[in-house]
Formats: sequence, C-alpha cells, structure tokens
Amino acid sequence: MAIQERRERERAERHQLIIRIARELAEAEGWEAVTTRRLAERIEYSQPVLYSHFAGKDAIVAAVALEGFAELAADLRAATREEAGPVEAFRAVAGRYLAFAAANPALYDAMFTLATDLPFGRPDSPAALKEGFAALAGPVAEVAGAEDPEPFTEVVWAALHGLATLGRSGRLRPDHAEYRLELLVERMLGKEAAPERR
Amino acid sequence: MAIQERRERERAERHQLIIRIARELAEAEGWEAVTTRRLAERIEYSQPVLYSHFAGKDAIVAAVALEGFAELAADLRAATREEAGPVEAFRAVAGRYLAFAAANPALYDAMFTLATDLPFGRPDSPAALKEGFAALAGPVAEVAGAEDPEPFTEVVWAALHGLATLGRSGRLRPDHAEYRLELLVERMLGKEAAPERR
DNA sequence: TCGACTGTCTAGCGCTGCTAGGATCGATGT
DNA sequence: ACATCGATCCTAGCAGCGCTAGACAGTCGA
Repeated sequence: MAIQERRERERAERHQLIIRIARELAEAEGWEAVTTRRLAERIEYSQPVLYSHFAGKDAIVAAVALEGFAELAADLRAATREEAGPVEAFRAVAGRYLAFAAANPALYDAMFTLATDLPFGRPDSPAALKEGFAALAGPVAEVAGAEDPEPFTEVVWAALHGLATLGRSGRLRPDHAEYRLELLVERMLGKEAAPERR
Repeated sequence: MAIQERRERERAERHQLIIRIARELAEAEGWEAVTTRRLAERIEYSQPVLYSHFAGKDAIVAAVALEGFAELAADLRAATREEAGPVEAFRAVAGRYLAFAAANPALYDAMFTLATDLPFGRPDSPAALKEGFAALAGPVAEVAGAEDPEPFTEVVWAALHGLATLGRSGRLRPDHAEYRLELLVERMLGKEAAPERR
C-alpha cells in the first residue's frame, strides 16, 4: 500500500514540477521558448511523460494559468485586507492588479491571451478561477454606488486589462502609468476632478 | 519599358492578393490556420514567392494589421462626421470601436495581439498607424475636460480594448454589452448617475 | 544568336506537437 | 526463489511548421 502511495506522491510532485518549469521557462524566455522537448529535458524525463500528465501543451499552459489565478486572488485579497474603507480598498486592488500583470508578464499572458478557453464564469469553473474573479469583483462592487455592480465590475476589469496589455506591448507611454491608474480610479468613483499631476 | 511597368503592376497586385487572402483565411478559420503552405496554395504560387514579397510570416501579419488600422481610422472618422457635438462624437467613436473589433475579430487580433512590435507612437510609425490612433484620440480628447488629454485618451482606449478582448474570449456576459459601453462613456464623461437600465 | 539575368519551383533543413511500440523494472502468486 | 504480469518510461518516427538553397526556364540586351 505504502508503495503505491509513494508513487502517487511522486507523480503529483512531478505534475507540479512540470507546471513550475513551464512557468519559469516562459517567464525567462517567453512562451514561444516553451516547447515540449525543452520542457521534457528540464524535468529530466522524456516527452511522452508530459502527455501522461496533461492532454497536450495547451493543458500545461492552462494549468499555469490556473496557478496564476490563484496567486492573483491571494494577492488582491492581501491588498484588500490592508486597507480601511471601500474606496481605499478599490484603489489598492486596481493598483495591485496592474502590478501583478507587470511583475508576471508571461503568467498574465497564459491567463488571458493563451488559455482563452478556460471555462469562465460558469458553474463548472475551477475554484481558482472563481476566486480570482471574486477577489477583484468584491472590492470593486463595493464602490459601484447606484450602478449595477456586475457591469460596473466588468468595465473596471476591462479597463485594467487594457492598461496591462497595451502597456506591455509599448503602446502606452511608459511613464504616466500611475497617473493613468489614478485617472481611471477617480473617474470610476464618479469624481470629475482631475487627479493630482505628478 | 511598358513590359517592366506591367511586371511591377502585377507584382503589386500579387502583394495585395497575399494580404487579402491571409486576412480572409484568418477571418474564416483563425490565424493558426494561416500557414505559408496554405497561403501559397491559395494564391496559386509556391512558398518562396511569399518571401520575395515579405520578410517572413510576421511581416504578412503586420501588413494585414496595417490595413486594419487604415480601415479602423476611416470607420471612426465616418462615425465622428455623422455626429453633432463632442459628447455625441465621443459616444459614437467608442461604440464604433467596439463594433469594429466584434465584426473583425481576426483583424483585431492581428492589430493588437499578434503584431506586437509595430512601431507605435513613434516618428517613424507608418501613416496608417498614426491615423488610426488620431481618429480615436481626436474625439476622445475633446471630452477630456480638465483632464490631461493624452492619459485620458489612453485610459479610454485601454478600457475599450479590454472590453473588446475580454468580450470575445467569453469572459464578459454576452448581453449587457451596450450597458457596459454606456456605463464607460458616462463615467468617463464625469457623470456619476447610472445610465438607463435596459 | 548567344550570354546574362530575373523570376519561379522543387526539394530539403531543423524545428514543432504528438504517438505507437518495445524495453525495462518492480510487485505479485506459487 | 522464481516466473509472470503489469505499470512505467523511452526510442523512434509522423505530419506539419517557417524558411531557404540550388536548379530550371523564360526574357532581355548585346
């Protein structure tokens, strides 16, 4: 019995190893450098082993993406806890979201550009996915005011996502990032006044 | 002499043909179906001919993207012309942007997801790129109010881009699209009031 | 009419994701 | 203790990818 348990444990470890190496490789050299051969070499097994753990390369990317959602959720929740009022929490969550995207570009790509067919917002969605969305949606909905909270959250999320992706492909002026965030937050809070220039 | 002119004309036509077929193929079956072999077969020439027109596959995608920017610019300008005041023009441009992205998903992908290294916002940017950005930035800056117009434009653009991309990968509820647009427009105009529910 | 040149094609390189089939190793029943 | 069986893993290879070298034909100017 114990032998079989050890096997399953080793197998689970290898499963996580694949995900970790894929992520490291992607973050270091970009996703186009993550090939099944290179991945196999790094985990010190042959290619077919990958296919005994995942249905294909897409499934590996999806697994990395899922890990990303879990981390994002934890990150956003930590940001929320540190703040007092709903407005501060909203501001903190928005900032943390952009910081997360900037700090983990390859991971963010996996989550939003590569793994497009993760089941989103459906009952059978993986827990990490639901939590990720909830960690963002909670604080955002708090400041929706008279607005219907769901579309309000979607719009805020879309704006953050746009800032993250356009910013990274060099289509927004690199400085002014903080100013853009301020501007978005203030407008979404319904304040017309221009934020402080910096 | 006339013969050489004919040759150059035919060559230019073939150049456009490659771009057109690549776009059609992408729009019909997605960019992953656009391979050099398939493309060569459709234009009824062999593969190497493609490389006498473009440096590589990326250059073909970039050419399609550039065409997209030109069309988007024309589209947005048409939307602007039809409207009277700056607020209406802003609303129209925002709506038309999302409609364009929804109507030409593969083209939009080429413009913003695949051709990431197009020289954006630089002096040596292609004309179509500058025009595309200007057609959006003009009407948007009109309603920036007390805001610094450039970051304001960038935020609006990012929000629209986010709505376009998240919407297409099924991460926003399919209905409510118009409501989200309304909400974004109103907030960006500095109005706190909730838009009409529909 | 003949050589040079331009334009095009065939064939092939190294890479990709993925898989069939065989070898190897350890657990199990007698 | 040994033979058998089953799981596990690897070698080798497939089709397709982007891209290119070299052969070939057809056209031009001398």
